Amino acid sequence: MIQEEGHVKIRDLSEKFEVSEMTIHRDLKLLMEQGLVKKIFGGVQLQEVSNKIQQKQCTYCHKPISNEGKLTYQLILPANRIERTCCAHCGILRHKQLGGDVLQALCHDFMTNTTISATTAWFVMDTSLQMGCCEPQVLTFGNKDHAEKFVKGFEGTVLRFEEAAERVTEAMQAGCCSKKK
Amino acid sequence: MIQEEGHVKIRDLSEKFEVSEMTIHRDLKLLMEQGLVKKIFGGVQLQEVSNKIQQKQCTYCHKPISNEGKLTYQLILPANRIERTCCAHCGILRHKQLGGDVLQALCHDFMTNTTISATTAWFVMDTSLQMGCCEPQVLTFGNKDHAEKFVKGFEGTVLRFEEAAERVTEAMQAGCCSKKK
DNA sequence: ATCAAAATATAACATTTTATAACAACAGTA
DNA sequence: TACTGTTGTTATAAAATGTTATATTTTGAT
Repeated sequence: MIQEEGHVKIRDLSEKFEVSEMTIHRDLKLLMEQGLVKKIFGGVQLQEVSNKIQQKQCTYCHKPISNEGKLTYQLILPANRIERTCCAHCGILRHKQLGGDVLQALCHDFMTNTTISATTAWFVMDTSLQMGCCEPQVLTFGNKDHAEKFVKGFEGTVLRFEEAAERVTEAMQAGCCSKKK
Repeated sequence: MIQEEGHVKIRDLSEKFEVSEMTIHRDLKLLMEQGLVKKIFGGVQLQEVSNKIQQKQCTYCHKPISNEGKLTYQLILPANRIERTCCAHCGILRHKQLGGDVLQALCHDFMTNTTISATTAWFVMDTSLQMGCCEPQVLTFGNKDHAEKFVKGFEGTVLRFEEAAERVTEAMQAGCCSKKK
């Protein structure tokens, strides 16, 4: 309904689903927290991207994101939503969390700062160069050649998206009290 | 109404939306604060576009946009909104995302820096000349001839808007777990 | 140019609509 | 039975809208 009309009243939803308005409010709150819709006084509407807002915090670890943002990772989602993480580490984790909802993922070539697609990028882990963002650190490269030359000097392993994702997930689940399933 | 007429009376808006004039005044105040309209005694009119606004970040990938801006792509939207991306790569993606909302799209001829319409431009991809903005790189040309001569020297493929859009979208979705249908 | 009358705008307050919080009722489950 | 989670109900808070009184601007006559 929201997608079709762009804007719907709480009362209409309440009548449509034959539940109380309170229930609609509660359910919409969840959608809102996911960033799918926006509640305005008197109804709900589709969340739209503002073209100038800048998300200042990492969606995943909530660390402030630097302006420069060479390490950042961005997820383009349905309904014009965009999420931004501090680095590929958090980006990959969030990407996996969202799964099929991700329409596109952007990151930057570590050497040239060129914007590239994350799913086709090359990832370097376990390198000696520490950028000090998140652990385990993941660097992104637009082409394999650059990544390999980088590794020649700074050590590390060159991986594809899926491999890097697996490694990061694994590393994050190791240890003690990590993780409910 | 304001966009169509250029100037509208408070009373007309009040009757149109069946609310009191006071409410119209209050709502217009908000639009005025956003700089979209200008209230004059006896009505509202469209606010002249500020001629020097400048968006400093790419709407799509959020990379800073250089002043030079030869690669930039601009989308003219309803209500005098303008979006700006770092290069044709992000421009095309954003353009597709907004769909019918785009009134006009501007880019620049790669050789002469002339401003041209994106929908009638010629696009060159897969060329050997790397500008280092986004991948896959897309260069824009005002006429087919230039584009073809360019390709003769620097390799690549000459495409129309729709073809380029398709290619970019495809390239960005490639890879792993991309995409639900 | 000056002034009064008309039109329009603003401010303060009253009313209505909508949202939130706290609690009670209910169903399902171990 | 005790626990959990969902839904509905009520009271209260917040926001939006309408009403009235007052101020400001425009108009037009002198």
